[in-house]
Amino acid sequence: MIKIASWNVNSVKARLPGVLAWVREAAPDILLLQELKCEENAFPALEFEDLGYNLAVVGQKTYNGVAILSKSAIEVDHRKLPDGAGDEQARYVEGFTMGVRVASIYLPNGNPIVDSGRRSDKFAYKLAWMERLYRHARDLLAGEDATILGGDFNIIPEPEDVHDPEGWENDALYRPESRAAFRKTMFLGLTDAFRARHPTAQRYTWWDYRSGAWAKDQGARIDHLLLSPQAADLLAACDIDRKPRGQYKASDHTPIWCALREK
DNA sequence: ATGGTAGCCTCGCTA
Repeated sequence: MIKIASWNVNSVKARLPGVLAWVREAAPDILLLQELKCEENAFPALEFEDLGYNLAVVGQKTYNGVAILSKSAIEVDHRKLPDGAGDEQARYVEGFTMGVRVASIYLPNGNPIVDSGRRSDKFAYKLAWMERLYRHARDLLAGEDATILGGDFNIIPEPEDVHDPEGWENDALYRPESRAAFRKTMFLGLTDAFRARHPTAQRYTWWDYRSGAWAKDQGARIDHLLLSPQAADLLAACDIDRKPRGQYKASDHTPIWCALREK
C-alpha cells in the first residue's frame, strides 16, 4: 500500500513542529505540501530528510510555495505549470516517484472576483490557470501512468462541500465559472478520491481563522486528491484527518490522504 | 458592504 497525503501548511516555518509530529505519526510515503511561504534555500530540508524523505521544493518569498516529499527518489518533470508565460508564482511541482506520477498544486484563490465594477485580475488569473491545468491534465491522462493531482485547489466542487452555499455565491472558490472549470478537468476522467470513498459525507479540509469557524465546524472541502483511471483502480482508502486543525498554532487547512494498492 | 484572524514583512498584501 502507498499512502499519499496533501496539506496546505500556511507557512512551513511557522508550522514546523506540528507538521513533523503529524508526519511521524501518519507516516505518508508521499506528502504534498502547499503554501510553504519561503524560498527553497529556507525550506527546513534536514528535518524532513531525517524522517527519510526525498524533497522536490518550488519556493517563493512570502507567498505560495509547493513541495513533493517522498520516501523514494523523485524524478522532477515540471517546476511550474506549462504555458504560463511570465507566471512566476510557485504553485506547481510534478514528478515521478514510487511508481506513480504526482503533482503538488496550489491553485490561485481568485478573490475578490470584482474590482472597479469588472472581473478582477485575480479572478481572471485563477480561471486562466485552471485552463492551463485542464490542458496539462489532458496531456497527462493521455499517458498511462497512475497519476495523482493533489493539493489546495481553492475549489468547492458542490453545495454539500461547504457549510453555507448561499453565503459563498460570490466567492471565487464557489463561483459557477470556477466550478465549471473544475468539472471540465474532472470530466477528462479524474476521480475525486474523497468523494469516491464517502459519497454523501459533509466533511471539510479548511476552516477560516476568523469568526470561530473551526469551533462551529463552518468549513469547506477545497483540498483534493484527483486520480487518473489507473490510480483510481488502486484506491483502497481516503480520509481527511481533522486532528491537526484543532492543535496549537494550526494551519487553517488539515491533511487529506489516500491509500493505493500496490500494482 | 464590511469585518472577522494569521503570516510575513514592512505598516499592506494575501488568504
